[in-house]
Amino acid sequence: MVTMQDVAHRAGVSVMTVSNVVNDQPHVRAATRAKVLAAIAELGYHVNTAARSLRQGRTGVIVLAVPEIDRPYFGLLATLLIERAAARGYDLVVEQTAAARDRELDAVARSRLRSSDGLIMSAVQLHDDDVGLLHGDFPIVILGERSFTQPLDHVVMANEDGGALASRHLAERGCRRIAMLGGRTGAPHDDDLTTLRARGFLAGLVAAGLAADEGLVRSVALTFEGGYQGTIDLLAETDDIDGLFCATDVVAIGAVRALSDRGLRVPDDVRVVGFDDVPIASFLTPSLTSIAPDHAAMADAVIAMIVDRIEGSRDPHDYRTFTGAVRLVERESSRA
Amino acid sequence: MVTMQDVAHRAGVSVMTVSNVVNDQPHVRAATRAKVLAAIAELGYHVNTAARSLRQGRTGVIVLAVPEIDRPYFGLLATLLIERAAARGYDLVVEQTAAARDRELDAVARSRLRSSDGLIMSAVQLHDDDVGLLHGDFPIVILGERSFTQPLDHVVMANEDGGALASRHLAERGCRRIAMLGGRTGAPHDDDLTTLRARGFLAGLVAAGLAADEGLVRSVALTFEGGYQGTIDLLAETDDIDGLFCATDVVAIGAVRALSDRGLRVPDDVRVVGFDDVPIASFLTPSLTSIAPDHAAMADAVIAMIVDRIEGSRDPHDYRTFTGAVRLVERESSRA
DNA sequence: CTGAAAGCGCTAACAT
DNA sequence: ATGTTAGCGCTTTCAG
Repeated sequence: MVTMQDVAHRAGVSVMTVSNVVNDQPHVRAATRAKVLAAIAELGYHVNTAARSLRQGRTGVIVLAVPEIDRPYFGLLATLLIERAAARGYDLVVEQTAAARDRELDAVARSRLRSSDGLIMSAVQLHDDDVGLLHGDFPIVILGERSFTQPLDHVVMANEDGGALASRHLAERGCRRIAMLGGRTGAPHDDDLTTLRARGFLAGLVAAGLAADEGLVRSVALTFEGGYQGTIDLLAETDDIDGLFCATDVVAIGAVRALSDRGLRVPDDVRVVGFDDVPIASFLTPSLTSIAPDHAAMADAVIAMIVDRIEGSRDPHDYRTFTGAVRLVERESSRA
Repeated sequence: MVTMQDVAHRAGVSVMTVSNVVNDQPHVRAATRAKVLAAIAELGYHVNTAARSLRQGRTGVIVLAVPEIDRPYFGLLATLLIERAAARGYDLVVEQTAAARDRELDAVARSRLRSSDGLIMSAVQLHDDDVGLLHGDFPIVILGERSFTQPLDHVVMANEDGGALASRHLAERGCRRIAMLGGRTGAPHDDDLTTLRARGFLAGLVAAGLAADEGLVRSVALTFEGGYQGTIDLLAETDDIDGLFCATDVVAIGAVRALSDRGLRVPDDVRVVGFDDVPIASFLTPSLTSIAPDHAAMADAVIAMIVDRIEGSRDPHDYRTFTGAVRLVERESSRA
């Protein structure tokens, strides 16, 4: 391994001068800098980041903990965050929690995460009580829906608005029996994504003058399979559905497939609206109407929050929540 | 910050004992261990991984450099690799290279990557000449197709076999004018994925007794848009295509959409085969016939190669290539 | 503008 | 079974 010492010897200067060159410090003569850079190139030197981190007490790394990156939404999210983190001089490391509560806790406690400067946590299973663990001096931003009574930096999207947009849109397109897949009712004090989107969905129905039938809101796994099986089950019980709101695009894709397998045409027999507006939505047949969150604004907010926190440019007791706007993008799956 | 010193004081032992407890070393009495663990919990101690890395000369981190994780194939890949790396005691860090050659080179040279124990590189733009940079003592495994004359650890899939499976399958289903999207011809010495799949595709046509028309092999961006536009362009020139092989499922999804926009039915008018067998394939309408690589076996091979290399359990001059098998999964897009 | 010294927190090697 | 010492490679601090 080549060290700064080696470079210093080769260039005939001290280690400090090498360090100054490596870190672009101003007070180095051009000639000296050139000598050092030549020595670095000749020896193939690379700074040892472990040593640098140990000395500086910072790593330049932010961890993003998500349930699985193998989901269109998280892939998109990670892409945006990596780009923005890089712009602020940080590397982003992706950690998978598999949506398990202990893995999420682990993510907070794990040494490697502690060996980063901050944590962006897409927490789907953490409880309010767990959040105590998130406290202390370590910079953490929660991304996504949970009801936390504790003060926290938090970035969410307008889930209720999105749900309401979906049901009102379907009602406007003439639907009268509208179901929701991937929604949860009966947990008034829990504010996870499925509850919030369901709440907005029901409110939208009422606003459109339709009955808010909680029996038509079904909780399913937010996967292709969940959407597929949920639709099959729903159709087995009620055969007169003419509108379907799915809590995520992935669920919607499974649902559309199930509708087609049951001989129902989209949008002619059943109109469908998804949520997330993942890139594939416009290439499906039929293309998928979806609630589009402002991913870019949310990514900006997340990075700004965590970096400002890391760099100490924010009041330690000032916690913020940013809510990303949503809009409805109409495509064929709900068109007249 | 809490250090081992602090824990040692609190527990009334030496730092070495704390270190031994933290690292699960055997020679610690149960009572001592309990005292130490209690002190750790009380103080909220976490090992400083920078210090550990500096001391040990290893980081426990493997970097996976991919063009973009926001693509189904790479998402799937990352998920599998993360799991297997963890099983061998390594964390996997995902780095995006945006499929740019300088970014890929950068990925090799960058200090943070040098601050990992090894690099898994899904290299789409590196040239043979660049590979010199990959050499030296640093453990690197190349994942995916490039023609390298230099000795390297390399994991690929049977791309030519896959291409041949696709064209023979389409021929068996009665297609006579079969095109390929996302293939490249005329670069006999380049062995990237698009060239290999095209080569196999043409060979399969010949094997099936059909003419191998290179004019029907089109190079397109391996994206939804690439597949869409490529199909539109193709149909503008030739209107009698009855079979279409796409170099990736993503391209196929764009292509199916374009066919539908041009009033052609899949599979009735045009049969379509993709490549990668991404999870969404079976939920599309029509579901997508695809060449399915043995992702799991490839992930196993990659991790085994890199970890064995890192841990020095392989001859430094013994470089290997692993080729993952492929099979055809027939679904509606090509069914009779 | 450049250099010398100290020490970040941890663990390998060697005591005891 | 536990303790002592040294030093990993770097940068902060202070001198020149």
